[in-house]
Amino acid sequence: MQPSGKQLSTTQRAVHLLREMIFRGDLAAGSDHLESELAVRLEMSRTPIREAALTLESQGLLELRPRKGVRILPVSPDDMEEIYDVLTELECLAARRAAEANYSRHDLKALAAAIENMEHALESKDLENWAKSDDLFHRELVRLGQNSRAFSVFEMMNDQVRRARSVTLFMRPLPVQSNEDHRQLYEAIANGDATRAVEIHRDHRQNAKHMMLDLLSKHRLNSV
Amino acid sequence: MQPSGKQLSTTQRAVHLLREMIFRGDLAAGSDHLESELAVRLEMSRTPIREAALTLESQGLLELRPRKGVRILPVSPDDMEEIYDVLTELECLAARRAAEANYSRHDLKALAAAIENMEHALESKDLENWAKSDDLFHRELVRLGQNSRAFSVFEMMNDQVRRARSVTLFMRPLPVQSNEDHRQLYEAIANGDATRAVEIHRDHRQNAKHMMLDLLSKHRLNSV
DNA sequence: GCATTCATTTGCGTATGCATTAATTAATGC
DNA sequence: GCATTAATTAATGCATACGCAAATGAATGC
Repeated sequence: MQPSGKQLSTTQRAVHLLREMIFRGDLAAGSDHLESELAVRLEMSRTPIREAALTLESQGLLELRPRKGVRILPVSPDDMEEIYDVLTELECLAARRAAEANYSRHDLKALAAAIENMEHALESKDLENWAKSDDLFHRELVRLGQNSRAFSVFEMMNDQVRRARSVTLFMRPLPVQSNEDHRQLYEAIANGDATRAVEIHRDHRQNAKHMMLDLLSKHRLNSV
Repeated sequence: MQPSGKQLSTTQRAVHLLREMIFRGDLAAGSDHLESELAVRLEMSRTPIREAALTLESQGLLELRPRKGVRILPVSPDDMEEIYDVLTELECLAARRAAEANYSRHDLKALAAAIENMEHALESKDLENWAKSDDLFHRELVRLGQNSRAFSVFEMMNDQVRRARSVTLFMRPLPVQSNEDHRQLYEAIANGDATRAVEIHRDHRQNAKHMMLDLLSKHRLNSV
């Protein structure tokens, strides 16, 4: 993700590895794992495992429970609603600030590129790639908002819904409206229309939330 | 803060102690401290210090820099602006949700009590107590928003401005408008008027931000 | 006198060890 | 046969140990 010519510490590797194991469902939501067991699995001592677990705990991905090991936190529909609500606010803040920032089209080219990719992916019905570009679009939007704290909270929350989104990706209708929304948001930002940018994006996000909650409820997924 | 009949672990104590030392300026903003030095000071081994530092790092209060020790993060005016912007969004979300929640006056009594305390404190020009009640009001507001994630991010950000607020408390004019705003917000919430609640509170928060930034700039405080 | 290289120190990252205490199982009494 | 309590196990929380790499200072060459 980052260029990183630097070589990571064992603890940092543990953080990365654990994250991946969580996202790919290798460590299932709701499952418990002893520190020592994870240490064996990742071929390192308990110390970096513990430090990594502490970090991931403060990011809301897992929980350290004395004598029970680390518990991978399941995300319930209620959790999902909380997360989407926070994401909505932070992204709307970013949209407003981005619109106010008088960015040139050149500054916005990463945003535009993400939109293009989404459109291509949609044409070829390549949902995986669509999702990846969608993610990139949102991340780029928040980056343009120029608020590093909002950005890092955004990333935390985004991580927590990643699993849910990948599970529901193939249950939902083709995201044509989504692409349309993004294009409109892009225009609003490019035109410096902050009010409209927020308006569009808030709707967009709330729709995404309801879509997700409907899917979860329809498919009886009460935790992912 | 919490009732806590439970007895804390050494690591938890370290977190508490370090927080307090930071807030009371005992560990100055921008200063560096070796892990071993802090271990001696708090009369524990490096391990709990390290774990606590990791936790506080992920909460944005300090930074672990290899060979340089832990650095207490100074908060610049730009940081302050970021933080206030995030707080504004999260509190406004809470205000909206609280207004939509159809709370009874009884449910809102903690909020009302905080307002009363602020008014009494203001009459007797007891700024310390006013600040404490103000803090309580905001915390209670966010709690009423019923979003645990928003709440915990709120607390993190709130921690980071605490020092700045205590420094500027005696530089600012008497917060009469502030009290008025709070009362209006209370009424909007009690009446279930979400739109108005957000409107009032957004203004309130943006005013607070500008007040703070003006004070910092006027007094040449470019980090606290 | 300045720079460059080598030696020394020192703080951190990680591993390991140990005591505490929760959980589990065995044992005893009724 | 059930419940209550004692004994055992085992995982954590914390302390300690150690090697490495960065920073500091000494020494040598120019």
